[in-house]
Amino acid sequence: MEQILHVITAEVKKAFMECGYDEEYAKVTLSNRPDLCEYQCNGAMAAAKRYKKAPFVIADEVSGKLAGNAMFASAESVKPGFLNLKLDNLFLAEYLRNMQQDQERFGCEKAKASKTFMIVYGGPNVAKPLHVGHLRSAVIGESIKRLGRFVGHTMIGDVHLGDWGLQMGLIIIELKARQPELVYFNESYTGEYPLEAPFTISELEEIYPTASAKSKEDTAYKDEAMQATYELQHGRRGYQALLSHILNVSVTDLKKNYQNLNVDFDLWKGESDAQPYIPDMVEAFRKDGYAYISDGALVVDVKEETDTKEIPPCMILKSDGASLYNTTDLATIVWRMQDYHPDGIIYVVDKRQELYFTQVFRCARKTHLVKPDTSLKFLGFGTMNGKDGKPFKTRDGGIMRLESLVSEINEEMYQKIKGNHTMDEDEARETARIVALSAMKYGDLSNQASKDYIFDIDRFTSFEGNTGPYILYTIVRIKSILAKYQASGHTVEGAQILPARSESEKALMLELSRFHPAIETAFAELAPHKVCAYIYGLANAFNHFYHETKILTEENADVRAGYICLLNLVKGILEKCIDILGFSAPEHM
RNA sequence: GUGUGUGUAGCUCAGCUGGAUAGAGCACUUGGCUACGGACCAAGGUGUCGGGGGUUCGAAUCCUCUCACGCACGCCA
Repeated sequence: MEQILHVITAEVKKAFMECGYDEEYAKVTLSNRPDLCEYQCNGAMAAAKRYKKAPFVIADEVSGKLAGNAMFASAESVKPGFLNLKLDNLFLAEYLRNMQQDQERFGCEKAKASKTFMIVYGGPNVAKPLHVGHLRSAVIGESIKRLGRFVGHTMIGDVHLGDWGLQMGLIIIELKARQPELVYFNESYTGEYPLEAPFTISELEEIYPTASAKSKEDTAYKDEAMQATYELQHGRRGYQALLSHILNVSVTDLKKNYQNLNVDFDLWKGESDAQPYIPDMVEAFRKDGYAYISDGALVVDVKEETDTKEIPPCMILKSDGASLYNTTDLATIVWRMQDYHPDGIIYVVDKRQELYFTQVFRCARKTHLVKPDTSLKFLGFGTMNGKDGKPFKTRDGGIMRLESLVSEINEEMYQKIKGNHTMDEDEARETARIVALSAMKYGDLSNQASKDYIFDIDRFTSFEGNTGPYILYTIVRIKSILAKYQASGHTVEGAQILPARSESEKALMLELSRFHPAIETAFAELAPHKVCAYIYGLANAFNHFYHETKILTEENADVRAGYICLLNLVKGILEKCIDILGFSAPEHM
C-alpha cells in the first residue's frame, strides 16, 4: 500500500497546483513541533521568492483549498508561512486497518526493482576463537541482511573466513613439532589420510597463539612456517589434508558460536576458495596492460584526477611473487560475479580498512571484474570501546573472547531475572539468554554503525531507557494483555481499529503509520539504528497510551475490541522490527 | 606531513539531509501502586551544538579558516 506520507503529499500537491503554484513546493514532512501539528509543509516560504508574494499569503491560499478535505482534521497556515496539518481520525484508523490486513508485511510494499546483494560480514579466522572485535561485523551485517530481505531484495550472506596465509603454516609446523609421526608430514605417503582430525578445537586454539609467539622470537621457526605456507599453497598433499581438518573443526565451532548470536550465513566461503582464480586473473591484468612492475611488485594504478590525496596503487603480487590480501579479495570478487551475478556487494568491515577497500574497488572497476552498474559498498564500523573510552579489553588488558562476553551478559541478566517470577531455573536461564542477546545487539545497533561506541553492560542490560530489554518488556506486556483478553472469552471477530479517542491513542497510531518509511530509509542508508530509533518511539508511544487507558476494563465491547486490534498491530510491528534487528522476545520476563 | 573521521546537557547518544523554542535516556528532585505486568508512568532544569567568519528570510545541518582528539597512509590481514 502507498505510504501515508505519499498519500498526504499527493493531496497537498493538488492544493498547491489548484492555487497556481508548482507542485514541487508541496513537500510534506513529519512535524518537528508535535505540539502544533502532525505533519507540516514549508513550501510556501520557498515559493515566496519565485512568486513574489508573502509566504503567509501562499500558505493561506493552500490551507483554504484543503479546508473540508476528509483527510485532514485541520490544515492551518501559521506566522511566517508554515502549513500545519493534522490528520482526520477516521482516515488514520482506516489506514491502520489496511496495514493490519497484512500480518506479514503490514502493507509495506516490496522494492520495485528487487536486487541481489552479497553481504560480507563476520570475517572470523579459522583456528582462532572469536573475540569482541568480531561482534560488530556479525551484529550489523546480520541486521542489514534481514533488513534487505524485508525490503524485498535477495541477500546472500558470506562469512568470508580468514583461512589462508602464514597462520596456516604456523599451525602446521607447530603440529609437526608436537607430533612428527603423523602421516601428514611424511612426503612419501601416498595413501588416504585419516578422516578424524588429529586435534580438537581447544587444542587448535592453543596451538596457534603458541606458534605465533614462537615465530616472533625465533626467525628459523618463522622461516619454517613460511616454507610450510608456501608448500601448502602449492599443493603439498599432507598439508592440504591438514588444512581441511583445521577448516572442519573450526567451522563447526564457529557455527555454534554464531548460532548463539542468532547470526547465520548462507555461504561459508573463505580466502582459500579464491586461490584457484588468482593465476588467470593476474595473467589477464598483465595481458590487458593494467598491471605493471613497480619497485619489484606487480601493481595496478588506481588514482583518479579528482583525488585530494595520492592514492597508492593496488598491489597485486609482492616482489617475491606471492599473493596477498588484495589479490585474494579481488579473486573473491571474480567467483562472486561468476557464480552469483550480484547487483552489489556490501562489505561490513572495520572502518580502518576504508582506504584499502577503495583501492580494491577501483582496481575491480578498472579491470572490469565487475559490471559498471555493480555497486561495491564499504560499510565501515567503528571500534567498540570500554567505559574508559579505550578499546574494549579484559580486566588484565587482554583481548576478550566473544564467548566470555556473552556469558558475562547472560549471567548479569540471569541475576536480574531470577526470583522475580514464578519461573523455574531452566526457563529463567533461557529467558536471560534471550533478553541478554537483545541487550547486546540493541546496545550496538542503536548507535550509528560508523562511529565508535562505548560498550556499557550496566546500561545495555537496564530495563529502562533506550535499551533492548525495554523494548522486549513492552512486547511481553502486550502479550500478557492479549492473553488475558483471550482467556476472558472475548474475541476480536468482526472488530477493527477505531478512530482515536484520546491524544495518546492518536500519537500511538501516528507512530504505527510511520513503519514503512522508517524501514525504507533504514535500508537505503544501511542504518539499523534508525530501526532502533523507530521502535523506541513506538514503545514509548504505546506505554504512554497504556498508562492512560483502561483496556481490558473498558466497558464498551466495541471500543475494547478496537483497542485489542490496535495492540495486535503494535505487537506485530515491534516483533517484526526486532526480528530485523536479529533478536526475539520471550513469553515472560 | 597528507588525507580522513569525530567534537551536541554531568554521562551515553539522537537530530528526519536548511525550518518554528536543539531532543531522548541515565543520573538528580518530586508525585503516582484497588499490579489490564510499577522492570512502569507523569512533572521539574540543565546547553557558548569545540571556536571564529561567511552563505540567506532562517544554520547543529551548507562553505571557509581554526583548535582538540582518533584513525589510515605499497610488499600484514
